[in-house]
Amino acid sequence: MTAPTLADQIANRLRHAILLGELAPGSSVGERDYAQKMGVSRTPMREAIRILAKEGLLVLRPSFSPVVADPSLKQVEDELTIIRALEVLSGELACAHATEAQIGAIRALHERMVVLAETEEMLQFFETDMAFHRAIARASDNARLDELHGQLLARLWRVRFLSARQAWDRDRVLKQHTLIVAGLEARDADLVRLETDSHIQHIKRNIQGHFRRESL
Amino acid sequence: MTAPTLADQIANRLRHAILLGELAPGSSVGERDYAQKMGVSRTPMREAIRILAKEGLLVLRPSFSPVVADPSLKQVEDELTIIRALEVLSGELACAHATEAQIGAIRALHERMVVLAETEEMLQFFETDMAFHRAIARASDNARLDELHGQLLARLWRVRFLSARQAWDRDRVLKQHTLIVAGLEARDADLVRLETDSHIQHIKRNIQGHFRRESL
DNA sequence: CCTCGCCATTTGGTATACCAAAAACATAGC
DNA sequence: GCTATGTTTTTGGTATACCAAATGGCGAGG
Repeated sequence: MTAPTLADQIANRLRHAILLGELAPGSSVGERDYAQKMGVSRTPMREAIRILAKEGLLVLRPSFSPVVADPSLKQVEDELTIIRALEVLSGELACAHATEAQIGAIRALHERMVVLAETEEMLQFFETDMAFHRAIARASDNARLDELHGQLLARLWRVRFLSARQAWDRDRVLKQHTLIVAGLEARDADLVRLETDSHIQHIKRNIQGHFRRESL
Repeated sequence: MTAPTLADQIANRLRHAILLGELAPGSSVGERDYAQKMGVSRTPMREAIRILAKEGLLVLRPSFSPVVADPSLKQVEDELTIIRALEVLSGELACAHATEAQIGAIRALHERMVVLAETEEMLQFFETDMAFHRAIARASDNARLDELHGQLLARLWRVRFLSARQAWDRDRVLKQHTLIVAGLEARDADLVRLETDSHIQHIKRNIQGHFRRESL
């Protein structure tokens, strides 16, 4: 039973489809439909749906088929507010508890981003960005914080990806990441806190701009 | 389908049993056993187990029956660290966004605690304490924050209940709550942040003491 | 007496059949 | 032509049967 359960596999496939936009927000995901569509029975599909619902990618409504979540700007802002608090906390804790190896890994991810920024590998750049922040959370030596942070990031994956398409933003991201890495290496909690906070604030503004643009 | 599903009902019953200590940490909760024990089939029981697992009250292990969680001191501390960050954030946001009615409700809960402190209604005192903190989170005008905070509190319900049995602690709790209420009414984010932080730190020390006492 | 391996039992995972409620549609009455 | 109502269909919820894997006991062999 070490193999991932069918429900997990399906959840993963569905998650990918949702994040990549193959399943548009608002699409309904009926148990029967998708169970057949993916060649499994309703039981694991049902479980997969519950998993994604808990993650916030699907919303369940009584008497209706589950629907791909379509978060409002306020919801995204609220979530980012929480992420900001958790990342600031992660940074502080990482300054105190991170091993040198962990900080090295963070720096490595940062340097990978610098390289990727030159190319047109948008997706890889973005995923490395996510990995960078995940690595900081992991270095907090607080497993639950890491887990929670991952959940929140996952939920915002798509909207962040869409809003991060502006290439002009990359320089700012890299500059801020540089400062965060420097802060971690110097174990300077104040610097990390400050830069992390500002970093997320900028992301929030970016997303606000994305929503504004989208609602034309 | 407005009625709560069987799975939810069972999850609630199990949750109660766990929090009240009727199901000792470490007890195994087999699907078949408990499905029969509670007079339902495996399907809703299975779902209930997943729900409680997501909440952290049960832990799932491949090839084994689920088991009632038995968090280590470090895990509890880690969780409290997160709760502290979220409650501080809640307090700040509440200062900015809470309606007068919400602050009134918070004060009312506080005053109810003052009354209950005189009696021996330990459980009610404790539940009002939880409600007090939940109310602040609700006043943050950030639904997701409220939800997350509730989840984290729920997970620590039992250990906090056990560690809060010391009556000598009530005065300190009430005093700190008084300051927090004052801070909210004055919309003084700094005061709220400070007192909330200190409040949770004290709770953490209490729990540390509880663990020390327990491990005799 | 100890150890290694096999088998039975128990576990969770999956498929499927059935049910009740609610939504959608069509039809009849106004 | 519109509304109200009854029927049909689709939905999720539940029960149950079956499967494969892992555990733990039991027995044979050392």
